Amino acid sequence: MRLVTWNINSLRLRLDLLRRLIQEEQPDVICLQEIKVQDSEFPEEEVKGMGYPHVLRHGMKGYNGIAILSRLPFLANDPQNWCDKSDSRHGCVVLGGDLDLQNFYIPAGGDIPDPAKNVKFAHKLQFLDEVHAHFRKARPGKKGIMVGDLNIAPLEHDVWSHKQLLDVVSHTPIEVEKLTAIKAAGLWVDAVRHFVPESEKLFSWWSYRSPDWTRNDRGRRLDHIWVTPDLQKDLKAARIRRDMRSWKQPSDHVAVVLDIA
DNA sequence: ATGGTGGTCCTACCA
Repeated sequence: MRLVTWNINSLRLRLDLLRRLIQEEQPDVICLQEIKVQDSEFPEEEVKGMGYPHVLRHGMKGYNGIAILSRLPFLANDPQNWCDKSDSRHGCVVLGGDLDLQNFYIPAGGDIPDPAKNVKFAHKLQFLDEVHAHFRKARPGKKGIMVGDLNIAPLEHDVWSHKQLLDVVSHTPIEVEKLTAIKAAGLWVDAVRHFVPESEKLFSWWSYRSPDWTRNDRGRRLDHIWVTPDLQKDLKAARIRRDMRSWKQPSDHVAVVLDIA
């Protein structure tokens, strides 16, 4: 099975880029974040025409939103609220009767890394606490894959400069600790780092606010694929489609691809 | 220390 996760930053604006990604990768399952389209406006026919008859979408107007496109049938779980908001940041389906697939768009958290001064950062930290509690309750022993734009670059070489980003939201110790605790509690395996040593720089996002993203390569690895430990033996390959950042009118995130038996 | 770009939707807000 080939699985792709991608923060597409507007599904309707980048339908052609999605089509191109599908042509090149032929994924079985595609998890999207920031689709920025409410369900009534979702391009259902276009997506099904790309070869994905099974679609889960949780959208809202203008912001956020996730979708799961699949060649394989799935059972969709009901959407749930996080932090008492229905802001379309999560979806979960069951593949093949026993494999949970979780698709998250974790809050970015604003600019100031202090929950007392910045409600967006407080929201991000609370969201992480709720994900932790959720998995603690719902997960024991279950087979699963967790993907998404987690908006955190946990490792030193998941950012272009560990030292310079310690006070920058996405790489601050408090959020990295919370994400690491979620990962440890579920014994999750980072499927991409399974294939790429931690000493190697690896990014999935580059800011739009740079005239040339290739010049200094100031990226961060915000997009992740984790699997439960029983699936580790089935991991075949994983890679980040860095080249997509050079596509015309790109998303600021690129796709992460996993092959798993 | 600052401002840089791009998305939605029409006035800011979010990334």
